[in-house]
Amino acid sequence: MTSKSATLELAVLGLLHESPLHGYELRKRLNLLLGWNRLLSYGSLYPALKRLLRRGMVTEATNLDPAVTRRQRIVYRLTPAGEQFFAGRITEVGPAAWDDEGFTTRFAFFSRTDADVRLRVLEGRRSRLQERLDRARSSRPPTGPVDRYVDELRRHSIESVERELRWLTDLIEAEHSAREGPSVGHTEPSPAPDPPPTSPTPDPRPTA
Amino acid sequence: MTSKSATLELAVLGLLHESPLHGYELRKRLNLLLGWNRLLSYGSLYPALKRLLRRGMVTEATNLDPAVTRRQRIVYRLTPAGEQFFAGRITEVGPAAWDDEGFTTRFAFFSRTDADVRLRVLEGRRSRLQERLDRARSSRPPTGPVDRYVDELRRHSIESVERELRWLTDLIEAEHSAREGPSVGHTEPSPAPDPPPTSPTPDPRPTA
DNA sequence: GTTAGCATGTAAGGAGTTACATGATTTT
DNA sequence: AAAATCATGTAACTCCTTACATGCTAAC
Repeated sequence: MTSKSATLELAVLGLLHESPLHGYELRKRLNLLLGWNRLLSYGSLYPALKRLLRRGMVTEATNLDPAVTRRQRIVYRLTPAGEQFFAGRITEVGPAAWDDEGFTTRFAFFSRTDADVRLRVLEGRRSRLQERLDRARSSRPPTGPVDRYVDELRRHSIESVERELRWLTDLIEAEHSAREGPSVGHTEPSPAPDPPPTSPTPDPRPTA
Repeated sequence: MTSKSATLELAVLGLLHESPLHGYELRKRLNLLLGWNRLLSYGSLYPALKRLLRRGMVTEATNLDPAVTRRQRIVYRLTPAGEQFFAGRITEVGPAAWDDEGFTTRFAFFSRTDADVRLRVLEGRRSRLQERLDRARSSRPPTGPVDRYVDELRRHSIESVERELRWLTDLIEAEHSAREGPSVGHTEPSPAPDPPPTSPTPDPRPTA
């Protein structure tokens, strides 16, 4: 259930949602869209496509459009089943949506996600990062003298997380105001006392 | 060779270099030291320890020190072979040393690395990130209107890379000056102090 | 023509995660 | 006593990466 690497498949379906594509092109777009550390290899993309095919999420069709190119390719197209599956997954709120890759993928397709799901994903991600920050901050090595480089690493990674937290907070705020005040000028006096500095942060509930 | 996941083993050896440890403790320290996205699971740590044991890099010893705790644990200790192996790996400069995990691990043990190796690792990492940045910058989706969220994601990840690039550049500069001027005043007249425009790849020039 | 890039795969091998199992010790 | 946390594993499953293999087409 919720295998972690459904991420790749989810991203593939998401891209195919916009238009049918062939593997080679798909790979390029995935590498851009998700800024994964390493480039996606064919050795993982093609098998993934085959898996999706077997499950009826996509259909294969050899290119029959010499008007555009004479080059032969296998074009993948999203099926209704695939569309439905995608919609379900993208809507799911849970751990899979908050880890690095999962979150990025969800975020990339936010335009097709309901506002409340967006908010829960953003908040879930935020609390996940907050935990990471708290853990990092509380790391005081009992061993005497601190290593210069270890310390530098620590500092930098703490700052990185803090930066991402600010980003998320801004996004969440933007989502809130977009929801309440698309027609600015009369809205209620903002009952939002929210962002408490450090918190265990209430998590939206895990996967169903 | 140079299997990519030698990273975990390398980190384990590095920690054991400081003092013998048992698995449970090792896991905690690894989770702090390397800020990996996910917490390291026992399911990968213990097998890794067994592998190292089989290869003679470490020795196992049941705790015999009731003075400290009555709790039974299996303490791992670095062998000379392990020490040698570690020294070799940490010195290796190459792709494995500049991807996300590999770099972090190398960096964490920089105190025990020669200055010139440090420099090459830092520079290798920098050019790797520069490539990533260039790729990200040149991503102009041919499809008409840009998606708001995709765009936001792109912006944020570009800025993240730029930030890390600046960090690396500062570190490299610091390494240079530490090398030339710890005892300022007498050695060679310091030929050409030109840190900025010197790199394998186009220079990190954030915020074009 | 020859090179470079497009395009699609497969096989071997290694690794990590989750979930499952168990039991001691310390704290409440 | 119960609960929490320390402590060590194993098994199934899935997946990814690397390296290998092939062939077409566009450009030089």
